[in-house]
Amino acid sequence: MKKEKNITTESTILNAAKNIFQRKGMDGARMQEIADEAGINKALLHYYYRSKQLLFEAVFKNAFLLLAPQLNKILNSEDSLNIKIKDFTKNYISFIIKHPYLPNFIINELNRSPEFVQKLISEKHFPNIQKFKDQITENVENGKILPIKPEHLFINIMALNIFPFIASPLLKGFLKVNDENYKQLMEERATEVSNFIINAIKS
Amino acid sequence: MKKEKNITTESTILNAAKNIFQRKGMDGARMQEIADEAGINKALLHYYYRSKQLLFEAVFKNAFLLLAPQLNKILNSEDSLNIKIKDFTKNYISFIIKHPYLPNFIINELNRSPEFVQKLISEKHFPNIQKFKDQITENVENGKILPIKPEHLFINIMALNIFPFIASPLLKGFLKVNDENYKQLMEERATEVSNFIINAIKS
DNA sequence: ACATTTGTTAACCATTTAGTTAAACTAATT
DNA sequence: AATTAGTTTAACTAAATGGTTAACAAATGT
Repeated sequence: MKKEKNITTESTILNAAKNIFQRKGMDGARMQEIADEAGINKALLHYYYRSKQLLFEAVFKNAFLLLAPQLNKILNSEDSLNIKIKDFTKNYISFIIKHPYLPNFIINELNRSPEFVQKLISEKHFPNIQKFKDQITENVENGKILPIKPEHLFINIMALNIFPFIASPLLKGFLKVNDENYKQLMEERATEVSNFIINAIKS
Repeated sequence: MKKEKNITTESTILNAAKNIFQRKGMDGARMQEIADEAGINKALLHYYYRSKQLLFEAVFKNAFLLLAPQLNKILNSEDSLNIKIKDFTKNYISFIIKHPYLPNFIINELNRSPEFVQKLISEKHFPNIQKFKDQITENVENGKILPIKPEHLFINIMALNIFPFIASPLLKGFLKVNDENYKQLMEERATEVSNFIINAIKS
């Protein structure tokens, strides 16, 4: 048995599927296109992953599990709130620049089938934000930051970091900037966003 | 000719198409499903709109032109920056609560075909943010707000307002809240977000 | 009244698509 | 060399899908 070749083909397929699914979504992707991208026969996709749905789920979980530890690591660290916000912003933006299709893919497919979130929550790597929430509450009680519900601050951090990547075609249109200039704006945001947030909650 | 009936059928179709396209996207939508939703024969869709692509574009432009004036009205008003931020946040969030699928639909389809933005820009109702940018520059120069590039402030305002609606399934999962509680959070944000922004730029 | 234009439908068509099958191939095992 | 388990392919199938056609119905102009 060629165990090694087995793994290579399987991961070649997964990688090709990732490229196609993340660019075109579940509905827009074609099994034939994924096979072409992987340089193999369409029947092999089914041999390894049975159906489009299962292949899609493999890609989706893979993508999500790439993103989740990024969140977890920072949210559950022992650092101060300010450091966390700075670290998160810096790491997240440089992470997404490497995986530009990822946030839109995840958000979009979760909108298509919101019940899928339930499956994800039960995975052991699903981000837990309890510690982060406690930390915010504590900072508010000590008067270190202005009163704000932890939920809102969390949403704001996510929004400021993720949205510009999801909405890039729209924002490029509004701002009348080209790809090059937009990319530069995104790089500026690695520090810009954390300053903005820290200012907003500074008491 | 039954001009009235004509218009009714045409708009019935457009409305049905809106419902289906905004929930399922271009690729996920089926012409038969749209016909069923409109309560008419599938051939009628083609009679009025020729092809799926043209029907989709009609829906898309319609959706966009519903949203654009909201932006324009506020961005080009004579109010102070603070008032603008407050107005925009309040109006926008209540607008989106009425049209929950709209932002995700627009952003998603623009990601699917980013070149479509060019077509939109040439439409006369496309939002122009020049005046808003000038206003920010002026406020920075007068020392009324902290130094910030107009582009970043604009992106931040959009992000904080729009993102929570686009990413709601994901955020509900992270925050472990149900639909009811999430809706309440969104209502709080009508004031929460503008306070946050104003604090962030206050000098 | 009746001819013409406009609106609507059922049946149909060509193509695309996910999935299947059976046979060929490969490489390790006996 | 024969067997066997696993891998890969070409050809096929059934269902779905966007779009068309031809016939029928309703409104309108003359």
